[in-house]
Amino acid sequence: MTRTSRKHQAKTPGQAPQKPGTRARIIEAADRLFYEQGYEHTSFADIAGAVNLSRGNFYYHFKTKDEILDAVIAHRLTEREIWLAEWERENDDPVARIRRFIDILIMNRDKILRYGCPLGSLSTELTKLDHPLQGEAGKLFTLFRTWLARQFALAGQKRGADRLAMHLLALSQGIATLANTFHDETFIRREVRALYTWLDDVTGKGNAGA
Amino acid sequence: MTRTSRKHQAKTPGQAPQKPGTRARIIEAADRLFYEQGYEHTSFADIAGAVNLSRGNFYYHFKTKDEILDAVIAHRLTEREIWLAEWERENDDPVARIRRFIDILIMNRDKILRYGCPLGSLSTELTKLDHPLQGEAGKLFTLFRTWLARQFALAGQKRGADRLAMHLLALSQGIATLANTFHDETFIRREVRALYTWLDDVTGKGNAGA
DNA sequence: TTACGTCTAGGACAATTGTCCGAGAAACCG
DNA sequence: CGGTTTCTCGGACAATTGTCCTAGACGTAA
Repeated sequence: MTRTSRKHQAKTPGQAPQKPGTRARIIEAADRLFYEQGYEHTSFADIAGAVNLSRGNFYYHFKTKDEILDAVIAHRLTEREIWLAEWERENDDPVARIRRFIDILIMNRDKILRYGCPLGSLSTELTKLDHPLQGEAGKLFTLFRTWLARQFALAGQKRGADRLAMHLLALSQGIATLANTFHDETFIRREVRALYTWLDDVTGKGNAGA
Repeated sequence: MTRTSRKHQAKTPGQAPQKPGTRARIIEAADRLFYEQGYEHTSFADIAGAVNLSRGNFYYHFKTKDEILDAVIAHRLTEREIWLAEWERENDDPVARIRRFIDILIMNRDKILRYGCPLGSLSTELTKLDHPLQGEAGKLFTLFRTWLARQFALAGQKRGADRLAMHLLALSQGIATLANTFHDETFIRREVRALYTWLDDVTGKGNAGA
């Protein structure tokens, strides 16, 4: 992950980040706007307006737009890592953990209906822009991929763990995209139910599949 | 579908479209560029350059960028309608027809790896732009949705025809997105094989499921 | 107070955007 | 041939873009 270094960082090292609020507020606003409007379609002025800053001041915190994107991706990564850690702490059963992943579709259904999947839409956009941070955005998927594969392995599916993880990722991704296109919440709920049964099937609930 | 009217159309009605080549070439170039680079990221200058026209001349054929997009979507629609008609003509078996749909993932794998799904990425982008032609782009999905549902119904799955169609659409969509993100052709082939067996299962090959 | 590092505002800058015009070439028809 | 429509060119236009600079406000420490 490329580090988004603060501009005038560490003149006096070991010191707490000065004015810690502003930078975080910028990243959060950019995160939301990139999701809702897309990366390219979101301008410096949009973000500056969202946090009530002048465009000029903006440059003090981030020199380029790519730098903001990099920070946003890093922010999303740590956020998701926290989710995964929580799910592991809350549940010992790997199947229950995977169910928590599936539940994202339900919990975020309103935003999904309006803006689609935050990971997929960003990755797709960066691909089309041929943007150098494509790989960074891909790490968001890799994070879930390896975590899901680990859970599948714990559930006894050592052999096809990564295969199952990718399948689940793909289907979730497609569900979000189609739900967004058709603005159909019922579709999400139906597919989530189907995913639950699929999960029980492949993890061998009742017929010991390892 | 909103009609993309030619500018100086039908001064003398019933006459063949003047200079039929240019307009079609513009639409084809825009179609390709919108797929490869995205709609917003493709400029008038890009399209004009691709067909060796001056930007000024461009305005003669299309007054706004949205007009081009509308024409491109209409073009994609008729193109896909032709596909579907061909698949129906080539095969009497609805299951074999559905397999032809799945085969798109294989036949277009190179472009999918590089640019993702043309339908999904466009629909997602227009959503984020809050573009008035979102609905038009959605018709591309609707076209496949109703056609697939009809084939599933013909295959004996009257009850869950639309459900199966949507599921297949979603999975195809997700496969394209993830294959694009990870640039993984093996993943496409593996998921297509899985789709083949799924198709046989749900259409009751060997165990009469109606 | 003075001095300094941190933060901010406002605007300049070149480049690109979508849009639009007017002059003229090319093609067709009488 | 002349006349009219169809098409093309080059450039103008205002607006917006990402980027960057400078002057100054704010706070803290000596």
